[in-house]
Amino acid sequence: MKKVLVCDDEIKIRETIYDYLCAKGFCVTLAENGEKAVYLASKQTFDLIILDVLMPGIDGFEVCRQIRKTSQVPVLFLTALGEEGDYLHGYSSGADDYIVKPFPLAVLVEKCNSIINRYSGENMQRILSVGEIVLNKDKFLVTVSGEEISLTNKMFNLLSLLIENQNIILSREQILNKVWGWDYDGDERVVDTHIKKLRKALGKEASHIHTVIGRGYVIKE
Amino acid sequence: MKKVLVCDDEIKIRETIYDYLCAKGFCVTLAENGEKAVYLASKQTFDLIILDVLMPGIDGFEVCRQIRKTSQVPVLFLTALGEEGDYLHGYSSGADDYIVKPFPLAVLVEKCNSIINRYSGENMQRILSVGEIVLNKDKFLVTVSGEEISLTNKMFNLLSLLIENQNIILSREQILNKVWGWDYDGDERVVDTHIKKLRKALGKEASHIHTVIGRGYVIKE
DNA sequence: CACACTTTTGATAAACTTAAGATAATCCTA
DNA sequence: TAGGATTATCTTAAGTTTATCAAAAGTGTG
Repeated sequence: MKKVLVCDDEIKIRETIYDYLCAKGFCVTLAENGEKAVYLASKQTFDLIILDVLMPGIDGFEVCRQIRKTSQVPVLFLTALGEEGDYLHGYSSGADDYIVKPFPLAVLVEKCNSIINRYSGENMQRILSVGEIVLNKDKFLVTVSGEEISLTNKMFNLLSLLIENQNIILSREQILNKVWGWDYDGDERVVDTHIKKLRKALGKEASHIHTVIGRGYVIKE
Repeated sequence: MKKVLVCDDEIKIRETIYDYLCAKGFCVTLAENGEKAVYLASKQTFDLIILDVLMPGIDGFEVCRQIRKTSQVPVLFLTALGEEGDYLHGYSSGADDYIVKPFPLAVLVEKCNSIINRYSGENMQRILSVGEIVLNKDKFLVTVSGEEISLTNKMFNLLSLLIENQNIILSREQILNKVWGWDYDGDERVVDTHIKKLRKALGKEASHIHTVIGRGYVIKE
């Protein structure tokens, strides 16, 4: 259950977002002004903070700056049309995003999910897993249903990459860049071959690896 | 190489801008009046359009309005002191900007670059929606009323294009250019077929896609 | 209302992608 | 550097997606 802090001065927006995000399975905390948001963010840890940019008192950007002194939590700004410009003038860290009001709630949810996934997947877990597959990056070890399997280097790196980006479709190009290096200039089809071998090695758990025609590969839970 | 269309009735200004922008690596096209600008904008795609506000015949704002019927290209207005007021009265989309004459050419280039950067590629919204349709460009995922639907590549790109240009009528030619690439030389009717499949895939939400006889297709909220 | 024109539809053919197997090249280590 | 393991390339076959075509349905105009 992901914890989200929502800060907006308008009660109607606050409550709408509250209801909708709760319904979608988030654990939501509300703040009606910037000070409260900064306070709450200092006391608890959230997976995501949603800030209205335009608020009386300290505005969203300032709240973000305050929070950033103690945390790298991703921030989603709610902006009015035309304010994106300011956003782009560098208040943001790479983790942040914005959404222009008015927005459909479904888009808000989609954004929350993708931001949270993006920046929780990246936190350098050393032991990763999907289904019955467990991958230990320190020991260079992979087990399937508890049974150790042996993978070659490339296969191991490929599997790591897929699992680190689970649910995200990776193109052959992206895979080539990360696993083979940017300077690789051979046939793109190497990836296919390695996927094939990986599938074979994973046995029944291979079903987690999906090929998406025209786009690449994904691994899913 | 970024393509810029410059429209100003004064030959001196036109040529000065032409020389300078060319020297700075832009690909510049000139128009000496509003009609020509509208015509050119309808025939080619530009990364940026620079319009003098005050021109004999149709003025810059009107040119912008015309162009906006078929494109979301960012517009930079050249205004005289005092005209900004009009600009601020809402002729602009979020993409636009203005610059007050006289201006140093270096400032013009700065503006051009920042506008083009801001509105190209990476800063585009990655999650789009129309009605109950939500499209996630990162995950290549489309949901209709929360239900995930599966689209082929072409269908996905077509839907993206439509939604990115919502409320703008796209001709088959424009669609072909963006989705199939400028070098596609097959039957124009492919578009129809793909629209058909898209409609089928979208179910009830297909009603957002309108066909405009003799013109093309639009998606509307 | 009829005509000319545009779009939709469904069927079918063509083009493209991927999987798999086999083989060649490369890398690594003893 | 020989030998085994790993990695890359190639070919073919199967499966999807995309393009084309022609008939049917729809639209707008005089």
